[in-house]
Amino acid sequence: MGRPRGFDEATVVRSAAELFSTRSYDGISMDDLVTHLGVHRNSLYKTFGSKRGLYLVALRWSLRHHIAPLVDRVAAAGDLAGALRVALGEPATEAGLNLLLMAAVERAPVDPEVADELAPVLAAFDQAARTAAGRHPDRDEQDDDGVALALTATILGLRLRARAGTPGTTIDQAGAALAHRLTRHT
Amino acid sequence: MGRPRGFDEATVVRSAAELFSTRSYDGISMDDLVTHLGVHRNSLYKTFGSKRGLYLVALRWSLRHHIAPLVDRVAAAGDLAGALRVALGEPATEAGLNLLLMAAVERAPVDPEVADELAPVLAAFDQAARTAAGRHPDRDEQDDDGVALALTATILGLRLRARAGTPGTTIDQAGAALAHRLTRHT
DNA sequence: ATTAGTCAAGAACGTTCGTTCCTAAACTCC
DNA sequence: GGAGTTTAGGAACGAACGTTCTTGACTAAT
Repeated sequence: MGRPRGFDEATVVRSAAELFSTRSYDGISMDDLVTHLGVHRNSLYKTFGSKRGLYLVALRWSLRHHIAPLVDRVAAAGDLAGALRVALGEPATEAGLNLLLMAAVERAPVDPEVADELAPVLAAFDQAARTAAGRHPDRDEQDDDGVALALTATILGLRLRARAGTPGTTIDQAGAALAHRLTRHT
Repeated sequence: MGRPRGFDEATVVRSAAELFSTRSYDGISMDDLVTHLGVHRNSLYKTFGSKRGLYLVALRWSLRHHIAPLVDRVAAAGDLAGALRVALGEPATEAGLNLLLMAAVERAPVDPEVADELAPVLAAFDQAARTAAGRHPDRDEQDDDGVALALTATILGLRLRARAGTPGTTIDQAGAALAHRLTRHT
């Protein structure tokens, strides 16, 4: 009963995640959200409670629909070089990684709930990289774990470089070279 | 002539850089700066023009006094493993790297002047990593450049992980393992 | 001693922020 | 076809933002 809502909640969440991936949390106003999402203020507050509530929902959506599949593809990559190619190759995941980047840098330190959302995702990232790396009996196990952690860091770092303005060709070069090197020595 | 100023400009800039390294640009208000720096509003505006002006001066100060020396130590490290240890080992540079991190992620995309400040610094970082890696005649030159780029990305990525809440021991493990691996294959 | 110039202190400015209130419209159920 | 309920729309709220203005304190040169 009651008037039916004139918007699709899933669509709104997806659009919000996209918007939050372009600028910082504080850099996006409620007016921006209202304008960009085409949904009125009142509806947003009714549905998500607050700006932070909408942000958290959008973040969780992005982690689930963008990052989680990426993690799966990394795990299935076979080797570290493939994992790197998978993580950096797909432009569709750029928005998800950007949102993850900003959540980690500027939100997690001041919002414990954001930190709690990120921790398992980053751990899963590490685990996936670990899986992609495979076991090598002649190598120290801790060593492999550490390299997997470093791979996650490298993916995020390269994405950060791209966001900071480093040309895409340079990023691609770094990714390709690292993949090449990792492959040769694995 | 005139009343002498009751604060040291260099000290203020250093304190501002430290404060800006803890939270996002928008997350720090002018009141926060006035309180933390112990300098009055009017003096800050007289000296730096605006909040953004103070931020830019603080950013440049940090790049020059924290990042530039770090880049030099990376270049002098001798090999990639040493470069990684140098970059992650010193807690004194954490503030500088955090500020660099947030500047790259959230300011550079919306403030061209910040992007212009960061670009040469990141390029210098790459160059230093390139120097630390050294030349290996049996290896492709582009390959070495790419690995140097990746090292910069890894340093930033690991620093990001630390900021997002990943335990320090985990970060250290990743750094040590990567250093170990790089050393063995270099 | 007076004057001119700079700085400190704090009130106050107009805007913008996130949020809430109020009313009209649109639907289901009885 | 009212009654009841939920949404849409827009105005309006207090608070906080970056910035400016006004006043009084202080110092150096005249």
